[in-house]
Amino acid sequence: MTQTADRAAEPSSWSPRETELLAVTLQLLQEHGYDRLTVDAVAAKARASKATVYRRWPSKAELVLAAFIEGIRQVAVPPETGTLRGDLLHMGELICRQGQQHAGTIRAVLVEVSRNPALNDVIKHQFIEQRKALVNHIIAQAVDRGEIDRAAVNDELWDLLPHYLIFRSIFPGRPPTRQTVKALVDEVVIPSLTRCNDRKVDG
Amino acid sequence: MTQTADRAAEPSSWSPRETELLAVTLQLLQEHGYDRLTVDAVAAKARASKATVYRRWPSKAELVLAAFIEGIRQVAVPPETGTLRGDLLHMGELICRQGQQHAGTIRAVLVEVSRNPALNDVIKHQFIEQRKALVNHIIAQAVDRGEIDRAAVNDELWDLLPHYLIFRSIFPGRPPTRQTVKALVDEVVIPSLTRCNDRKVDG
Amino acid sequence: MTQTADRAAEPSSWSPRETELLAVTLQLLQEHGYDRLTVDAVAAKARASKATVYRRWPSKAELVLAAFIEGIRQVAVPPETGTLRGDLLHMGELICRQGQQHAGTIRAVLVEVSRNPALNDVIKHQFIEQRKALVNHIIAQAVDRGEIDRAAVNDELWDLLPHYLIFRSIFPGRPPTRQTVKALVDEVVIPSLTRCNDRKVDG
Amino acid sequence: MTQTADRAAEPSSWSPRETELLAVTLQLLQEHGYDRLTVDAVAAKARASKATVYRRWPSKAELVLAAFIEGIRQVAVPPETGTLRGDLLHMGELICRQGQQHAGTIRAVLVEVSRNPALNDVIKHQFIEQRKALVNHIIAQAVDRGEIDRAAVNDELWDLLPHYLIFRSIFPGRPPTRQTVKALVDEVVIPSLTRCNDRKVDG
DNA sequence: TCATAAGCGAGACGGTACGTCGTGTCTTACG
DNA sequence: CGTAAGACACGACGTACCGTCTCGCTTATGA
Repeated sequence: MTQTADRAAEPSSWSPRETELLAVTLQLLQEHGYDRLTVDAVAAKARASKATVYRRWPSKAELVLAAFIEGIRQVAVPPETGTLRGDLLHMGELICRQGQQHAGTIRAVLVEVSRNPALNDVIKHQFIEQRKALVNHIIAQAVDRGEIDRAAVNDELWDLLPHYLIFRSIFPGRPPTRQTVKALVDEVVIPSLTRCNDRKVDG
Repeated sequence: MTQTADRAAEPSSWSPRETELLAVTLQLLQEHGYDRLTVDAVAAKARASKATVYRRWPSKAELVLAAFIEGIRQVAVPPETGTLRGDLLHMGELICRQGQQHAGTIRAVLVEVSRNPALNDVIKHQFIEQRKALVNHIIAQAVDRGEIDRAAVNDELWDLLPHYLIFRSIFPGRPPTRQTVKALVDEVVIPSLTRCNDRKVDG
Repeated sequence: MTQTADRAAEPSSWSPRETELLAVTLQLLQEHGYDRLTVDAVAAKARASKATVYRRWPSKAELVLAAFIEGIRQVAVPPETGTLRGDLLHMGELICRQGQQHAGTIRAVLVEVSRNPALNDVIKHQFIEQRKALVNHIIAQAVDRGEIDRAAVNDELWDLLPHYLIFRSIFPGRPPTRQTVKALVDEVVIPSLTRCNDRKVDG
Repeated sequence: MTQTADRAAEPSSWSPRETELLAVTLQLLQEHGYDRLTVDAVAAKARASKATVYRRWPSKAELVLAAFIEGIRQVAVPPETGTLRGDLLHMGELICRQGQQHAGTIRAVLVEVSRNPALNDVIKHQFIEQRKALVNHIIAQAVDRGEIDRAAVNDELWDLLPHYLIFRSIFPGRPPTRQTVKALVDEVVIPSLTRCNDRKVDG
């Protein structure tokens, strides 16, 4: 099962040609950044026509978004290290690596999302839901193992680990390191999940 | 009381005309987002000439950044509620409100940062350092009051509360609420700062 | 009676399907002009495929030219009014009527000719030679009747009547009328053919 | 007076920059023909921006039209040879030379006019009225000299000489020569203007 | 009081990318 | 096999915006 899970779950809805275009887009995106990337360059490098690009993605922004989502599809790999701490560290470090790589793209996608609300759903589904499933999987296994109590899990904050790290990745100046992940896991997330004094929220 | 945190509204170095231009910029930025904002539109709305804009800010990016910084200058007022929990909640809720308002702007600035590395320093100073001083102020007071142990404070993660909330604000779909802040403070931040089992980072 | 002038409607070498395509082309040509006419539109309106069009005519230009020629094929019917003046008036008025109708098409074909020199021959044969035969027929009959002297006929200017009228038709602002034709015949062409003072060209 | 008349009457309403753009357009037009001409090429050759071109002429077609009109503005030179025949020959030969040069352009303009009726007025004024003034000038001088009788002049056909020659120029296969002009002047126009048998048009 | 300069509104300009559209070629699938 | 449907490469079109520039007009000071 680990083997099959190592590959992205869904087989991506793109045709080979489209996948190629997205790959070229992603590469140029990482090389030059969002607005130094030109659709002409994508088309030229893929020996495609601009019309071919625009037939599928109605704007540069949506092309980039699709390329980005395609580029991070392999996130959804359950770590399966055997311990809660191991799984969390694994996930955190993966996010750090990806964050380094995709920071510019995420920034570009973010600004685009605020303009094209129709992309919210795509982001939500492709980005958030997928990660949530992953987190839930990790938590559920830890509960099964008896490492934590299900009651300690707060559904509101499930994304604290990944999204704080992503924020650090996309915000300039303080990219997250392995130390960051360890501190986050050991001093924040695990204490929160196994806390002794359970001060309850009362409103 | 620290040096920086108390100057809530230092009198901005801009002339009245410049302030007006920044205000117009900020408004258009929030209405249309970064790349739908045009310098021509700013100049027109302010009945100014593009030359007047470019005389002060050498590019659209720096104009927008200046407008953004001007727009969030009054953030740094310390809460002073008398308890650690109160201060944290206050700060968190303030960030939520501001986040709602400035989400688009932050996104715009963020995308710009990835292509104008010179802005990193500005962001760092104006955005991060200011907030760090605020957090330090809150923590120091809590330590002074004996609420927490100085040793429990991890310098790596001081920004967990504000920046996680900001991420939630700028990412589509799950804006933070008062409940989010309460859960974060009561179930994560305070447990972390007062944790009983201090599993230390080892490598 | 000459060889070419009497075959008013030789049975076109096109298949029914091709004829339909040409008819659609001609209609769209008159409606929208040459470059607003698209091959896609022709194919769509005829419920044909673009490949079907291009299989027969290797370019839009040749398609349009074929359509035009098909559209004016029935021009060459000799008047036979019994007098030179009657024949000329008849021909002139026919040209006026046709000119009104085909002005746009002629313009379209004209612009194409300048870039596809291979069409020169087609134009020459289909358009000029046919009309020349007609004029020659009229002149020959007038000579036979003794109305004019063969010596007064200048082979250089045989097309003065039709082509001046056509120019007036395709040039905006002054379409030729029956008055135009009468003036042309009575005050120019016939005086020229029956002139008393024969100032000869001297070099 | 001859000296000043040798230059185009009106000083052209274009700015130097615009004149340069039109000159470049005209040159490329004659080199490559209408649709091999690209606006990008015009802009590049003139070291101008496409925006600069499109600011003044809303389409390629209108640019070409303006260039063409600018290119034939020097037509309006009264010949002043001293005799009617000399003036007519001079005008005819000038038209032949210009026709050779501008045939492609005239064709392009023609097809455009049929599509953009707003250009009719421009054509009418710049092209027809100007030439009509010239013809009238020649005729008036001939009347003054007593060469012809004013009554023999038909206002309907004043453009016979120039426009028949232009038609020959733009129609493929039979470009007008000096012989054409001589025949036209000596055997048609002058006989018509000095005809002895004045068969009147009666309807 | 006038002139000489500095600042500004207005907007043309070169450059560059965008997104659209049309031509002519090609492939796929249907009849 | 011919054809309808339509994807595709190529390339021009016309638009939009950035950042630079020039032109006049105002205003503020110095002779």
